[in-house]
Amino acid sequence: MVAEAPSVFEQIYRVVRCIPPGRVATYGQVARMAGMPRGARTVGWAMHSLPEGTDVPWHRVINARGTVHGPPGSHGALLQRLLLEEEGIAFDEQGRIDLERYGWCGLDWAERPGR
DNA sequence: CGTATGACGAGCC
DNA sequence: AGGCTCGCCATAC
Repeated sequence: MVAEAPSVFEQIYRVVRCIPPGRVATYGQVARMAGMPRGARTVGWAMHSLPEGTDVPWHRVINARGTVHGPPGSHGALLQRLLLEEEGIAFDEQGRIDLERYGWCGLDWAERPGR
């Protein structure tokens, strides 16, 4: 085919879409799977560029601290927390997620030849 | 082509 | 313990 758009955005979206429900991944983790071990910022930029009706579970993408972007009370932050709680993700008193528990287990997604 | 930005990460003070 | 700066990568202007 010809519609081959090697945009990192699409690559990132693809990875995010692979995040199973009830699981969360960090920007660095997604970036790493997308082929950019240091492109965490790029992932954030990709999420920022996401449209509203996107099929990308952006809410499952959080920072390495297990927190969401922006100050608590923001529309996006609140929505993200709501969506995650609905998937079974538990938030800490400080609004943090236990990456050790909910962190995405997608270990070999970056090296999986059949995926 | 060069500069500035951005929903990050890790290190340093 | 908390806050700030630098580094990295890609996009937008």
